[in-house]
Amino acid sequence: MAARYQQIAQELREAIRQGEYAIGTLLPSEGELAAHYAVSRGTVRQAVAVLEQDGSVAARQGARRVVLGEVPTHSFAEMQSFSMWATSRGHRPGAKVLSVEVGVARQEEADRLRVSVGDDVLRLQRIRTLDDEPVMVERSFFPGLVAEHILAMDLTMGSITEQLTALGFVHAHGDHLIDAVSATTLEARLLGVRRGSPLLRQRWLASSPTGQPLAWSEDSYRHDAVIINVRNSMSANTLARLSGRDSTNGSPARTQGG
Amino acid sequence: MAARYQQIAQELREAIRQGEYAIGTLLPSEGELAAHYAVSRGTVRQAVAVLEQDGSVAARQGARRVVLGEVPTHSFAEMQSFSMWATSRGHRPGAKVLSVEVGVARQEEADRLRVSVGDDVLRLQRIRTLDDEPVMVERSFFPGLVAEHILAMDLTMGSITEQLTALGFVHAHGDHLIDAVSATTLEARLLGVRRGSPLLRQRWLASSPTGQPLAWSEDSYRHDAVIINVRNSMSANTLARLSGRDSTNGSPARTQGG
DNA sequence: CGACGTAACCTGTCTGGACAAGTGGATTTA
DNA sequence: TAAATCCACTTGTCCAGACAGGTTACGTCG
Repeated sequence: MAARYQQIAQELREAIRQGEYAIGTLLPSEGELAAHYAVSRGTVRQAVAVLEQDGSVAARQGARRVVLGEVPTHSFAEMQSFSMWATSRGHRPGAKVLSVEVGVARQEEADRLRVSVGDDVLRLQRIRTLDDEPVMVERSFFPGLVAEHILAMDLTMGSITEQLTALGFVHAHGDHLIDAVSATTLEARLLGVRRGSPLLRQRWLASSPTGQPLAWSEDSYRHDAVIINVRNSMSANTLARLSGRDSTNGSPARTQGG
Repeated sequence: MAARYQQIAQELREAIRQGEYAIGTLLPSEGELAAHYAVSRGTVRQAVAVLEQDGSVAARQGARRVVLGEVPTHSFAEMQSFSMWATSRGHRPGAKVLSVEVGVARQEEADRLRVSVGDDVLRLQRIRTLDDEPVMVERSFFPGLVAEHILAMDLTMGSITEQLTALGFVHAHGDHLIDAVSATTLEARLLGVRRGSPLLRQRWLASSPTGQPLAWSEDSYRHDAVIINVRNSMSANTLARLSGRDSTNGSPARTQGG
């Protein structure tokens, strides 16, 4: 069973979604909510902190919280997994494998996956489809730790992320680099767009709860296929703008070396 | 003076940055930190919660926190303001005004800025430069609330965001839509790239602490100028992938209407 | 040597209380 | 009328304690 504060957060979310607390209006005070749910003020604060982090309500010292609006509930898992996202949106995800190979880690791969140069690395290239239409070219890299498990999977369907989770390799953290690139001749052909057409590229590193890198992927989307949404605030900002010139190789923000 | 937990969070950040707590190693327990800083365990938890939210440390119940790495300290203000970002990165920001006009809000503008159709809206188009080199085309829209203040500013330098903040219009929340688009003939000429060249487009809505929209902007960057970085985790996810087809007009995620 | 179970340790959750600090409305004052 | 003051209310911060639940290391048993 979820914690009490999570239940309360969920109930408040529902209330906002159903217009019980209209946008722009004030939430009840912590004291009132505490009395209503029969919990202490601390528990109420934990609950509303969740909504604040989501960007669903705004808080100012001294004043009651303001309802900002309903926010798309997009779980972490849905963001990390193309398949889960597509399914939850009512689309039918698919994949076509272009190549799979196990090789020794080159410097760049070793840096990103935090393994040693020469260690085993699994490289996978796929086309991802939405309702049988190609929308993304995926180049993924996995450390030896999970390589054998992935080789045993059916890579044409289902989510690698989901299957890894079932095996105990939980994706807990993500670090994303987002930019725009031109479609190469190959990418253009695979996606059915013109060469040089803009692609939204999302390069991301997924890590386990202990920070162990589990996957590095370079996903290039047809520009008309996806839009990425990020919310931030003064009290919760995980969004940064990196200079393309300073780091043309686009090394992840997180420090990797020892 | 900042709160005690913020001081402690800052000290821990520094310690991680200086390698005192190496990446992959364990942070001291809450009890040890509480004793070291002579505060209660609750205060320590507030401090480390800041680092967890930043993605700098990972937490699991029962186990000590793991140091994930140093994270780029990019304040919310730096993300919202091109000028502040450029300056903090050691570049010289600039702007060239293409057009300024006050008009009546059209449906789309009214929706985004949450004003009524027909209300005053300020429209501003600028080229933004980095060390005198054009990197971004900016189309901004402001509600009447702040229009007169902006008209009184020197728009060729300095940050509108910063000047609005000085006037009491604090940017507290941001909602960003990120995608890739082709440079139009005009954009290509302004940015010195070929027509059809990929641009990284960031459309964002800035709101006050009470949720009042203060600005809507469509920023199109040369694809080699910037990379956007986002971190998320199971416990803190503000990142979502929207389908380009379902919402071709790219309406913001946050519910806007009443 | 490996599997299992236990115990110490650690984080997650919740309580109740206290005071600081900011907000907003009502009242008073110039 | 307009500005300053006051006051009730609300959120922010911090404390001390308690228990639940998960992890880790160690020692025992097969």
